[in-house]
Amino acid sequence: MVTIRDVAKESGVSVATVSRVLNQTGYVHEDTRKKVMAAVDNLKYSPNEVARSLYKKKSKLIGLLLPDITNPFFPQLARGVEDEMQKGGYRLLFGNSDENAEKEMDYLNTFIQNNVVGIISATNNKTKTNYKDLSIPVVFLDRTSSDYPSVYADGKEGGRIAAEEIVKRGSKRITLLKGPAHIQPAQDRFQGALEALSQSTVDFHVMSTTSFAFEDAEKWAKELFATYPDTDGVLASNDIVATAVLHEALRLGKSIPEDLQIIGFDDIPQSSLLFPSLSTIRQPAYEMGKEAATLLVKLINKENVQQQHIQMPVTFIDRNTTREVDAHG
Amino acid sequence: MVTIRDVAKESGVSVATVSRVLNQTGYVHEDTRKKVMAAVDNLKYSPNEVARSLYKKKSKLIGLLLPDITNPFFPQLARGVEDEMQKGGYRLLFGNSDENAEKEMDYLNTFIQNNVVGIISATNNKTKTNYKDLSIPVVFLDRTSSDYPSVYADGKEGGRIAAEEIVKRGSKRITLLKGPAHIQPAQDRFQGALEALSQSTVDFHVMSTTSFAFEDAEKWAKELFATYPDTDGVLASNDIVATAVLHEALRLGKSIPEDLQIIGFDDIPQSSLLFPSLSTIRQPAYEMGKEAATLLVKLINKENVQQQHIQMPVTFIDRNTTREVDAHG
DNA sequence: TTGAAAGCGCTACCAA
DNA sequence: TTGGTAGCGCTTTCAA
Repeated sequence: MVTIRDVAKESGVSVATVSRVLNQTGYVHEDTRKKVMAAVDNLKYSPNEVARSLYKKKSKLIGLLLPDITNPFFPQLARGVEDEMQKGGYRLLFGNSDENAEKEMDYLNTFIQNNVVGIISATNNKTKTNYKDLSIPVVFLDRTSSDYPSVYADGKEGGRIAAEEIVKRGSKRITLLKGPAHIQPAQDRFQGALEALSQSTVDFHVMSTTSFAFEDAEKWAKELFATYPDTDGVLASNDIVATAVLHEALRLGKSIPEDLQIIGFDDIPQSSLLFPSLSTIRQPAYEMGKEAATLLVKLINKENVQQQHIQMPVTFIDRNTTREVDAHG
Repeated sequence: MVTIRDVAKESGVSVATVSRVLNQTGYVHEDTRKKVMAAVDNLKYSPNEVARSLYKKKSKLIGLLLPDITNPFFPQLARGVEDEMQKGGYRLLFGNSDENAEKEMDYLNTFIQNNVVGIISATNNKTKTNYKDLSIPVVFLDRTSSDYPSVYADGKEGGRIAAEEIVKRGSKRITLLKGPAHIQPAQDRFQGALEALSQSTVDFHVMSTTSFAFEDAEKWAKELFATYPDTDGVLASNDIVATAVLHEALRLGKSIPEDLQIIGFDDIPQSSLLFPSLSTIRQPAYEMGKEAATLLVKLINKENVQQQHIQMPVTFIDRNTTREVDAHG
């Protein structure tokens, strides 16, 4: 390992001087600057971030906490965060919490122990207490919060749009799937859809689901059609559930979208590759990740941020699990 | 921030003693141990990993380098790595390289600068030179290497199985999709399938593709059916490409699997949710991640590892894009 | 414009 | 069984 002392020796100056040229701080003569840089190149020196971090009490590390990267919505978020953070030279300390409070606390702890300068969290634990006495900025992602800066999509509006679109397109007996109670964005969608549906003249019923996992999704789907065989429109709590519903409907021989319309939520990448391709409410996941990163960096730099709560727009993606708008609608 | 000095003061002993109880090293009287632990609880002290890392020249950090977490195969790998690493108290410094040599080097550098004790890399860059003069263990994942420890699935065997299965099930004019040239696992699959097909009596043609991206996949699919409209069996280079092929085939009104059989590769989670669900060659991604992590931890601990190259088994998942085995086969 | 030296929080050696 | 202290690699006063 080559240290700053080696560079100092090689270039015949003190470590203090080397440090000055590396950090571009304080005066240093152009000639000695060149000597030092030459030595740096020579020895292929690169500074030990750990030592830096120890002295300055701040690193170039960001903690990123996700519920589960295995859920297809999150890789996009993560990528947005990473790509933006990369620009500022920040690196990611990464963990999945599985929405488990203990794991969450564990990760938070090690983030702190490793001197991260900021945290982005996309978990949905009720107990925000973990974040209470953190001395570094935290941005919540895919989650609203009045107490903390946050970046999230307009779930309520998304739910409303989904409901309106499916009604406009002629579904009369709609099933509204209510996502897990502890996932706040899922509840927002639900509320939005519920309001819109209530104001419409169609029949609808609500079915609760308790997870977003692949394995469970197919189970809900079967249950749905067993319980409500004549439903002609499903508002799913996300694209995974929508996919499972679509799959099951096709298995039962239903024509999509003629017999049954389906609208998902999220617009995960594979939704467009389904057949028929899935109509859905798009959340701009990648951009949300970027926004969260941008916001966090500003907070880290103690810049004045006017907008601590960034709501991202949501759009209806009209693919092939929905019909044309009903002219008589 | 509460430091070891605070704990020492609070418990009326020296920092050396506190360190000893924290690390369970050297003698310490039970009574003083209790006093110290009480102080630790009291002050909610947790050791500064950065200081530790600086002194010991080793951290509890692992570098994980992936091509692109947005590709649905990788979240599984990442999760396997994380879950296994968690057990040993290791945390992940995480980055996506996009198979870009510069990004890869960048990440490798910062991994080193942050004192990671080991690296898991799933990138497919030819230039392994980056890894040459690393003084810490590296495990390659989803990639073979004679020079370095590695964990990978038996791609060649997978390709062979896929070819044999599609032939056994009666396809006569098979299209073999050849994945990107620089992705070695893709080439292994291709070679395996090519061999098996060559030894069979069916017609087949090869079509090259140059990426695994969602956006490109649909393009290949269209091109495939434009060029070979009468193909009755497709061996795709992975499940994403297979999904696009399936999508396009259905769009063209083909019956699956009657008119056309399709076999993918990877068995990404959403493959079972397609309709018809996708027959594919399964790589045990999660387990591969775990294996890689286990191997790396052994290497870090300088345990004697007999097996530095771990080849994972691959299995045919018989779903609904393939027919029954042809009795006249 | 430069260098000496203190000190970031911790571990481990040596002495008591 | 305990404590003093050097030192990990770096940055930043302070003095020269």
